[in-house]
Amino acid sequence: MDAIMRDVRWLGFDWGAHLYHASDYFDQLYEWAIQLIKAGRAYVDDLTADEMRETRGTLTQPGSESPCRNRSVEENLDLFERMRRGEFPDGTKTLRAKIDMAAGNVNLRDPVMYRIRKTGHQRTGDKWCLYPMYDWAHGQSDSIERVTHSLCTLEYEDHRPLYDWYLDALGIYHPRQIEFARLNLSHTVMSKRKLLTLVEEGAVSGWDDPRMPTLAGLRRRGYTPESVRDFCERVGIAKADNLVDVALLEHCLREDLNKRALRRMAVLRPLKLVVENYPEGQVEALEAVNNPEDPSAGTRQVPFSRVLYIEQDDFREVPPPKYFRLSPGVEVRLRWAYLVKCTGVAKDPRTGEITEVRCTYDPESRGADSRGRKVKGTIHWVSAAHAADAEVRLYEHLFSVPKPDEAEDPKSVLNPTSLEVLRASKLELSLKDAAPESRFQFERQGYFVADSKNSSPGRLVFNRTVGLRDTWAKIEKA
RNA sequence: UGGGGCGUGGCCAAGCGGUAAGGCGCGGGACUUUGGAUCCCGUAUUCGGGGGUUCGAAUCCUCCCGCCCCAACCA
Repeated sequence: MDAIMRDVRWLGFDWGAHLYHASDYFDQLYEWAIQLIKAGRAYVDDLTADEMRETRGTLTQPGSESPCRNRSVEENLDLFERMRRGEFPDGTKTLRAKIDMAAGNVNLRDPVMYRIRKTGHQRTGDKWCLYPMYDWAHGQSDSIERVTHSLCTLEYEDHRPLYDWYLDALGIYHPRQIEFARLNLSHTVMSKRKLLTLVEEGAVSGWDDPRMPTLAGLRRRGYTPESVRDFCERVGIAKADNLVDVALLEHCLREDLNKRALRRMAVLRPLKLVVENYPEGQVEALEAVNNPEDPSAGTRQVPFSRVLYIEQDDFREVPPPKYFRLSPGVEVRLRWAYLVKCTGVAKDPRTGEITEVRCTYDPESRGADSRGRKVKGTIHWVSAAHAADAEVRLYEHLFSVPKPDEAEDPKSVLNPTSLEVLRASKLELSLKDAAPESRFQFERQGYFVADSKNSSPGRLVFNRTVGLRDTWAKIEKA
């Protein structure tokens, strides 16, 4: 209950003084039950659960009436009172509405209103050993609360006739129940049962794992409540079964974060870059814009020096067609800094692995493109001597297919790369004291959030909320 | 003839008798010190299918097809 309230608040809603519990109405419900008994519209039944199932009939055959169905009002009143006093064991008696055992709608075949449960209740303690069924509590609670429209999902359409029947039989204020389709998201599962399985089998770390479609999961992943609300508004609400593409959720997220997230430079998979003609030991502070979408976000200083880290993906010894990043002989812009031209690489003599890239810079090219020289690419970097170390968790969709619900075995379509952990990332120094849950855009890569549970200024852990749109990835694939 | 509901482009979704909104996605272009953002342009002769009514139908009638939900002393 606390978790629900916390999540609802996070989403941006507040019920004010209107926090209601059906248990607040137990006394009223009990009195109404007596009213129905007196009206000959409810009776105490001795049938066991099994017997009740057997006499309910099937979807195509009517059920049969219980032998207890025609007890006198006096006997029913007496029995019901004794049920309340705890004279009978669990499961031995129920109170049923007398409706129609031959109804096409199974919910109307004398539904159970009360069953005996000698257990305590989180709010009413041990006051009751009789508890109302959902259908018997729902409409009446709405009525007490003077709800005008009671919204719920499609499964309850079959329950509406019962909802209406109780209200009419009691002759009380009659709210209107309206059903809508639930929202289904692609590349994940939404049912509580299936999510529980993921948690229990260890496919995820818990209900708040950043890959879970729960509010707690979305929050930990770095989603903003505003983007979730915007998403819901755009999806709309209707009665047709649906499967909304998770790409729409991600679009809403990017749109929101693009306006608000401060930009930072972070090298996820570091590759050393040595600027050969930059003076050894020299350090200069370069000005960088915090958010080009929001001038009021201001600027910051980032340290530049001779040895830097760049992204492994931003260098290719043999560049493929349309590759705009660094490669031997090619010049690129170091974001917020200088134009730099690759002069060669150093390799591990044994493995042949590239250990560092070398280049020269043009001292006149600082900041703006002063010489009018056009360069194809701009890459991000971090000064090696001024970097903050961090663990970065790269998340993707939990399932690799749009409809895991349709898979024979959901486990077989789990995305094996839904989480990749990078333990040696290098971040711009200004990220050193990032507070848990603070969000940033790591330029050219995506939006990231400092993990709420595992990150601290001393040991940074960032979760990738969502990547930036990646046109290059599409070109490279083609 | 158990009962209830739904079918509009790849995914959502307006429209409810006057001649198919919008968003996402996708394709193309402009611009760009994020291959980001932004900005243009394109993307259903047709509304599950057949008949019918009408000057005119996605919208009305009718038959058919398909999909979803219901037989807890769960919610």
